[in-house]
Amino acid sequence: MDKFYPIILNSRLFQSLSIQELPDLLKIAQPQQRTYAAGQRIWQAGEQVTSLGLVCAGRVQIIKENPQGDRMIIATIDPADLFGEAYLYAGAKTLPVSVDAVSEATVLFFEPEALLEVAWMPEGKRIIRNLLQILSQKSLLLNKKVAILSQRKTADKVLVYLKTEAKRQQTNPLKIPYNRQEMADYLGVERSALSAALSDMKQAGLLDYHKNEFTLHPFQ
Amino acid sequence: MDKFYPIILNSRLFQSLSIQELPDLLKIAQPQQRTYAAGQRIWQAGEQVTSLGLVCAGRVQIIKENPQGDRMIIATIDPADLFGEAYLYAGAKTLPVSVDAVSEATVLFFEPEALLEVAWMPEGKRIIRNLLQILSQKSLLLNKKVAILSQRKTADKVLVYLKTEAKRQQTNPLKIPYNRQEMADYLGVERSALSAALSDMKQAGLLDYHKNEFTLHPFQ
DNA sequence: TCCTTTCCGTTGGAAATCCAACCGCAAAAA
DNA sequence: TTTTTGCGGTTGGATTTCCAACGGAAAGGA
Repeated sequence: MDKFYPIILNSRLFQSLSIQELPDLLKIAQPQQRTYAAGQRIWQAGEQVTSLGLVCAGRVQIIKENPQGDRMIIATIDPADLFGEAYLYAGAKTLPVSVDAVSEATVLFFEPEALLEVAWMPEGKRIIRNLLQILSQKSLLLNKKVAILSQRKTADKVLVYLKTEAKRQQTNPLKIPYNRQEMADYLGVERSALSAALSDMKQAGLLDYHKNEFTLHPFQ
Repeated sequence: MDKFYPIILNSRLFQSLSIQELPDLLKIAQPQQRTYAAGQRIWQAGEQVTSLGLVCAGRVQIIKENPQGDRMIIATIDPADLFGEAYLYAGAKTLPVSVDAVSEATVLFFEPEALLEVAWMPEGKRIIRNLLQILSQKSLLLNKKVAILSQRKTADKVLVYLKTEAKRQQTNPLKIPYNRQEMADYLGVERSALSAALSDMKQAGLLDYHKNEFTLHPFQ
């Protein structure tokens, strides 16, 4: 497991810890290390899980499958990223999504009881705090998304999204991490409707944009 | 503060603790007790807060105000309920909503550093675990809401909502805690559109309902 | 260079929702 | 009892989005 120490320290769960503190903490937390072949299923939708996954090598994806068999990629998890964090302490809840290894992947699984034990160590506090921060920021992110999706009209979704992004990034003009299709997916609308709304708003002088760089104009 | 002990023990943060353990834990966590007059503002949208509120007496409301001055009630917080839990450990983030006391209200405010100190006590572990559970379940709840709001058509929103509710409640027929208007607000559609979709689906044999009691029919 | 691919804006008809209004029923109030 | 109020279903025109398709511009590959 030693060779993954740099990756582990890079994760949001272990950030701001030193490599000297890590072995003792891992001895307490006792994560299970598992390796999966490319394409292998890690978690199946419908299972009840209460563990947190830390990807040490390879790449895994969160997949939503509907009864018709369509596969939709919800998220891609790279080394040092986490998954399942909301299920660790929520009690046994059924997963609405599946998790697949897209390449050969090594994952560390943490269990709720053992992970809490690290709080007895002075440096363990840091881990608990990191975990609380991860969950809090996840809630705020989802809250933001709900605020966007609650808007009935495409133009309003765009404005709510760009305004919160501008506040978060503290820049104007601002760059967003999506192309048009991805932005439309995030806002929950068709790409054509998004493009149409954007050109209407540019016409109306509300904003300006080129590609993924947007400028919000003040006043209404 | 003693007279609020039963309320505090009833909160999700302190649940499954005994009244004997409480005084020592509160001495460490050092919450600030504040009392507000009816109508008084507790937090103003735009402020940066990093504390958790526990309502001990009275009632407070989460309010969303738009530039035009319309007030929208996001949530009503009764004694033993919490607010601000997602802001405690998220770093200083600006509030998108305001919090008002609707009646004379007494609130305990916990700060992030002091609250973490309770983890040194054996019973303090329970509090940390409760907090992790609160944040996790909040994320799952928001996830569910995003799944609903992401549906483009009213009928699909209804189906996603009822199916997850049926799974959660483990009952069919199931009762929901909303009337039509509240259900429409939750799903992000007009009440008329919801009523129309519901009667279409009843016509099609997908489900049955009277008032707020719904029966899902299997097969498609 | 040419060809292929990707991205983005546009368009038009079909479909769905919004919005305001009206109605009937049932529970609550007088 | 009668009256009032709240809730839920329905309706129709205006508005908006969806959906599929097309075309141009830019980037990448052969």
